[in-house]
Amino acid sequence: MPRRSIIRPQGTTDRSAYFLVDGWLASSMLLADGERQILKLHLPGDMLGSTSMCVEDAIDTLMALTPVTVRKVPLAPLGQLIVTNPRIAMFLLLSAQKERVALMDLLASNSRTSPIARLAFLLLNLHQRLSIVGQAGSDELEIAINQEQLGDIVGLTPVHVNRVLRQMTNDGLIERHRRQIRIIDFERLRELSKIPLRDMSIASSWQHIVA
Amino acid sequence: MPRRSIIRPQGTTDRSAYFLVDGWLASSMLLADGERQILKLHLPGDMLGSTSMCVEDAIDTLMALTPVTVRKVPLAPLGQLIVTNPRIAMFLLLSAQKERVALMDLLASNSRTSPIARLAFLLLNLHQRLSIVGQAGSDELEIAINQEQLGDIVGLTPVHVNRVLRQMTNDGLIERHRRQIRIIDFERLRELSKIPLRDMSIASSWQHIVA
DNA sequence: CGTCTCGTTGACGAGTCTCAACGCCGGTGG
DNA sequence: CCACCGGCGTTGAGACTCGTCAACGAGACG
Repeated sequence: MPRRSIIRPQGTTDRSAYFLVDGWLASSMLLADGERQILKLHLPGDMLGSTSMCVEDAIDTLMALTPVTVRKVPLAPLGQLIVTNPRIAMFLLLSAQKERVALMDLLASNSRTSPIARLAFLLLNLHQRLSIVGQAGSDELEIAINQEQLGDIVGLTPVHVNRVLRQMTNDGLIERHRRQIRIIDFERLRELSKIPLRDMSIASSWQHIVA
Repeated sequence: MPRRSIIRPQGTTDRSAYFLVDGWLASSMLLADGERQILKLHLPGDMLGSTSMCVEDAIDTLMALTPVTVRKVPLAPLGQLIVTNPRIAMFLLLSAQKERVALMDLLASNSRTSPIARLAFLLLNLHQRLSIVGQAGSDELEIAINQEQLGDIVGLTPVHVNRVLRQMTNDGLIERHRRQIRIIDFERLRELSKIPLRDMSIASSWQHIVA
């Protein structure tokens, strides 16, 4: 599906889950006053939209940020799988818990830290996740979204995102060339970010179940 | 356990879950610079701490806001239950998804709305949840926490929480008497809050499985 | 070459934080 | 029974951050 296409708008009764094969995709929420909050940036390999299985209408809007390929996982068969296959049930439960942790980190970052700390956290976090799927160099990453969308993640206006990014380049933390970002000073970025990077691989206690 | 006692600090290897029988309890995160974010206010009947099952060390701190009674659910037996009992697996998965939705709402509220909108959302949300457990009147609720802790939820300083609450009383939205709050104008509060209240009962599609 | 998206910059003002002080109230110890 | 004390709510003054508004430039694309 092309860039900017809506895979599923919020409020519909389609509560299927989706598997993101390739491309970037945002899960976002449109507020009553027209503000938008991006809840999660999804990268290839992510499972999407499963939150809405607990309510009657879909909670979040799924929008393609780049051209994407997704695979739909309808609700009913998913339910069957969970009930009949304990491994899959455990895997889904662990995935949901990981997403909760990611949301908790973003909530804390956006609610209690300065703009520069929020962007530092976002950059480090994205670099870590992109590395895992082999889409980032050791110190480089390509951000597939514009500064307005960055603002929709960290809770800032696009103008201010721009100012903070500029400050980060001026301070020698990063280099930018269009949407290509090179991280110069990991050390100082980690100090700026008030949230630790976490190891989200499957905890060893559960290896024997889902393996 | 008495007020202010730490049921479980973040960073420890105790990743048990807990069941809150009575009292109020906060799940919070301490940031690198000493700031605190309350991730969730837990009321009687809530399941706590299960997020940390997906990592090696506990992510959040569980602290009693009032005297509480909790029941510990050790990790290993919980894992056994999930694998052997599909109903429980599905129930836990749905619970985790509900918590994700709650986090998404709070994230959007804190990141993209004004202080008064955040507090309006918090009050309506708390009133809804307290009503469910029979601890709120039709238009009254008792907040068991102080204004500093309110600030730790909505991402404001205690001073500013106070000013906004004062404004809400002056505007005839609420009445306050110590920590007792009477909601005068639900209609306007709902307009102020940019996040809808959600029906979090078990979606009908799953009734036949977990019932 | 024209248009559109997006990044960039400046000026200005509202909103929020910080710092500080004070008062109320309930609990505690003399 | 009373004086003190600590926690908490309240208020004011001032600084500074961040949002708003506006304009311009660079690059992509048809």
